[in-house]
Amino acid sequence: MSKSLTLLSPVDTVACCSPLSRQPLSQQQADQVAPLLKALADPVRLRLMSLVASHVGGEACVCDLNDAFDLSQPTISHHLKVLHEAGLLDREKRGVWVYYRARTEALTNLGTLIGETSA
Amino acid sequence: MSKSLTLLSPVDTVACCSPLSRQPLSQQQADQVAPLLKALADPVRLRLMSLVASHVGGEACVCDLNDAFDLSQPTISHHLKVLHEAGLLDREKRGVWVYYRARTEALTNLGTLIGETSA
DNA sequence: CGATGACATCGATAACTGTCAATATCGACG
DNA sequence: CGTCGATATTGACAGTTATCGATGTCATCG
Repeated sequence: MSKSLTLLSPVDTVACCSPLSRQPLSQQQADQVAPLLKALADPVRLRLMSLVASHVGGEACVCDLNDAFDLSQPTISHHLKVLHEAGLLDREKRGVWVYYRARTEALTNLGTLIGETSA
Repeated sequence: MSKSLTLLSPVDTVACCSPLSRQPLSQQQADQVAPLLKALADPVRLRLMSLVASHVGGEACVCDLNDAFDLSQPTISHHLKVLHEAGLLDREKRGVWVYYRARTEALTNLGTLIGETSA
């Protein structure tokens, strides 16, 4: 049984917070949102996220992602795992290859939480 | 009312990136954006940012911020410094008190970069 | 001037993070 | 079955970070 992370991931709880500038975030809310930002707060992971999210079909193969960086394969695998465990990337194994898919609604929610100022 | 930090801060360069999901972020872009996210990627700093941004007048006194946390004064001062150096908070000393003001346009740009999916 | 109070800086420490080489896992294929 | 190629995991190491107590700075007030 592949552990597909059906547990509560941080990403599930972000949608319920009003924007930063609207009212003070509670400690609980902050504790939920911070891991998501932490997962994104790395140049390599930002590029990985962007590569996957902007890729045709909304998904990308690890084999392609590895080539985009001057880093070792385990390092890329580690960063993908971080993004996956934060709930920002979905993981699917097809044959020998593994495909990651961006959870765009997670990005949308995060963007709204951070950037929205009026509603 | 001297403007501290008129130097280039990371926040100045975020507006020029198209959203994550639009096209792959370049390494340079990622290197510019990541520090901003890193500054926000901490529960205490998220709450600080939210407290200041949502405060009446758009600014808040350190004396008020300290009381909102169960942390030492140097620790809060440290987190405020991180947010300030990232370009997310402006700092102004008035008499004995120091006021921090949120750079809402920075938050808006960040939010757009992360969350925008269509344009 | 000396005291007080608000905030910043310093120095230390424990915990966390990014990276790699080595190794494991696991499908596909002959 | 045995090999190969694609990813993941492990273990180790260097660099970073969150936190605190102690101390410094600086404006205000008596």
